[in-house]
Amino acid sequence: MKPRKDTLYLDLFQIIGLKLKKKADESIKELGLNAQQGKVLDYIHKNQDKDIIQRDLADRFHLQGASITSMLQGLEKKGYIERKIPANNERQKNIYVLPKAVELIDAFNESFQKVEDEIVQTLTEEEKQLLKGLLVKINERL
Amino acid sequence: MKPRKDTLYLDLFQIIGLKLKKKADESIKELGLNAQQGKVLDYIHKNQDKDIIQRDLADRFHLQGASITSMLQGLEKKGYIERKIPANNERQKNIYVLPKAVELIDAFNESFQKVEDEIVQTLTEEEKQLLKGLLVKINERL
DNA sequence: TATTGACTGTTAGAAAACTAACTGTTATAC
DNA sequence: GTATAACAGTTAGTTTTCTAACAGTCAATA
Repeated sequence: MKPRKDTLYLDLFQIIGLKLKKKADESIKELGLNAQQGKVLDYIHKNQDKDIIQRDLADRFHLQGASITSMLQGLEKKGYIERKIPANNERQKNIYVLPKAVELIDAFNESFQKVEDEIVQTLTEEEKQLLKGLLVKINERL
Repeated sequence: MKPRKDTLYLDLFQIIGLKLKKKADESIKELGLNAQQGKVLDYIHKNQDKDIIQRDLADRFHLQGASITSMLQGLEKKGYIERKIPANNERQKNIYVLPKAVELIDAFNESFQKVEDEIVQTLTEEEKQLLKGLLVKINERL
């Protein structure tokens, strides 16, 4: 019997990630956006005072610049954000959430929190801390 | 200070999943397919004797039926698989890998194994076992 | 200071997933 | 035994991501 080449961790991470994405999308679907858009709006809102530019979003969410452009164009068209070229650097665009988005952010977060709870619902406090440590360590090295 | 609503586990799973997907895609790109296609070919190959149908693939990989149709049409056109309607049920299609795919499967698996190793490279044997247990438990409940 | 290179964002076109509506087959229920 | 429901797969059209090529701006240097 030759050494079995399996990819248990890779498969588990892929499947769990996919299930979570679907749950998160489902949970805020009625608000007319998907989970990624919700996360981005929340992030912009939380960092409103830090002059966020598109590059920052691409880094934080591990998306290509072009994907951010397209997503923000959509959010701008729907009236959730505005983009302004700052005076000191005409290459960049600062992003600001508009009131229409602020209204929704609490609802987003509540929905995301429910999904978060589902992940760890069956774990003890000790297991949660262990998992957190392991995930952070893995994420740092990838 | 109001209770902080964060989604640490959700965010970590999303980001790790995304990073792994990119690494896996990158690692088999030169073979002309993406990681999902590689995983599917491997799965069909491993279950060659079990009369796999498209429905099984949709369940295993958490994809919609339509997505499987489209992926398999592509793999069939490229000569990696063939699909045959079984005598006992004309609704279904059994999937078989062709020699052209079998040649590649070992190379796929080696690449995936490298990504797998990256995930757990910094963990002790004890931590690996712990992580495995936690991931399996979480996956079962989602 | 003029050129070159790096940075930020956009466009165009492709890939991979989705949903909804559909065809045809098999199973169930009256 | 026929009508209905459930199932397997396909098609059409949309969304979200990607890559590659590009425009404009800023920084470095020679």
